[in-house]
Amino acid sequence: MKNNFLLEMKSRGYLNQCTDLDNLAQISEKKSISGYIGFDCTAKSLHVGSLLQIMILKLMQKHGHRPIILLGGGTTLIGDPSGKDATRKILHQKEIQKNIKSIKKVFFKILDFSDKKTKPIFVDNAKWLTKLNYIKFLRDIGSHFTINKMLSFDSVKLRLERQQSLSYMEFNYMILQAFDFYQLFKKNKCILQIGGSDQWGNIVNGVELIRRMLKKDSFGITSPLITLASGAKMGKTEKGAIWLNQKLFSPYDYWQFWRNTDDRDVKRFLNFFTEIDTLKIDEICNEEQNINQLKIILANEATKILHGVKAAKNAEKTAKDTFEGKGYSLNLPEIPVKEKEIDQGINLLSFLSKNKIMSSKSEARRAIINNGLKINDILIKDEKKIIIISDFRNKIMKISHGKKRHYLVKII
RNA sequence: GGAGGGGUACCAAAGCGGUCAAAUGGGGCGGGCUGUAAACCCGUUGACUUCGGUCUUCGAAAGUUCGAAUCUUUCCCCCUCCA
Repeated sequence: MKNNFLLEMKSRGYLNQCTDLDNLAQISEKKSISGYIGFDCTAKSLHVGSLLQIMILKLMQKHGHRPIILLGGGTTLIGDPSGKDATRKILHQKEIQKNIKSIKKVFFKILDFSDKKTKPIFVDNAKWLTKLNYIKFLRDIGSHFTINKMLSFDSVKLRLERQQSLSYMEFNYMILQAFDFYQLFKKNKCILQIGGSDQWGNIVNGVELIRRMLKKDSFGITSPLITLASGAKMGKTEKGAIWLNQKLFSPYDYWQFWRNTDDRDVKRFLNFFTEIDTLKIDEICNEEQNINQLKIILANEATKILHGVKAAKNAEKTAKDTFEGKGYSLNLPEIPVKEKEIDQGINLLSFLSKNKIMSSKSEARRAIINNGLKINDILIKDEKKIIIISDFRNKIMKISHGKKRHYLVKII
């Protein structure tokens, strides 16, 4: 196989399985192809768990192919049972549409929209799925699926084996996803679907549906499921999630996330989440003995892709100032206060909870009891502390929660 | 539709009349060690508090009781087996 796109997929570790690698290599070598990935729209933002998929889209562009981003307004209404223990909450269409709008922003940042040939296309399967006629769909599409086979797919099998309920609604998910691929194949000449390894079954169904309905070849690729060295899944849930949208997760926090990568994951992540040439990665990993230096490179490069060079540089500087120097970095999150308020004295506990530094006064109290709160690098022991004007130097006061979270309170 | 089992905090899971804001584990947060890593150790993990307590919480509602996560009734949801 000599195909730049697929070779790089492989060397970066993006490639897990492919339905027909040789044929796909031949076709994608000769011409520009379109490939799609579907994203779940249950939240306002995607998180790092989806980042690998986005990197694959980016890689497609690099090699002259066109990514199609399916934001599944239709399928999100149903909920993919793959890899899920329980039915997820059902969202309303309005909410999903709002999520889609928010999620799109990330793609505009990461992917390249300037080249006509590889400009990404957004599609929303709500457009066709919500209009389906049930009987017609059953006859045209449903007849191509056997229950026998559907029951054998992991997404279904695991749920049944674990004796967890699987609704008929969710059971239909794979058919809908197959239909999506079929639609995109017909309307957008999309011959490739990419997904996480848990999507294999769904993807194969699509490929088969296309073959049966149109007698045409299409392809599927899965990427490996990334687990951290610690064994945890990447991305996590709710509170610990590393969101890609800036509003939910700041560039500095994002940079920090990469900076704090487990030693054992660094090299893999350089390949996964940066655009540094793979050979170059081998080289720098061999040369650089200080793993922390590699983590900084990782943080810089990964942040650059999402938030841009400037934000990455700023984050690096902020980190340097806060962790290595004693000085106050100007890039820390700022909290404005009025001079008048300080003259009256501000209760520290209320201040902390009001400004979301802590989620409640109790939590703030606990942090103080546990020696976790500092003002201007001096440990606070008194939970009843009142903030006064002498706590400020040049109208600035630094509040630190633990070693890693710092805020600048500024008099305005 | 019938029979049985169950719904407890972020998650898993104990408790089955008072000593329960609820064991234990995971996760989170903080501290120690260190390298802003891992592993390990310690603390903490409902809210408010004048630090005495007060208020809300064990699927929902009503009730029994001096007192309920624990008992009763109704309702909702989930699971297993049978039809």
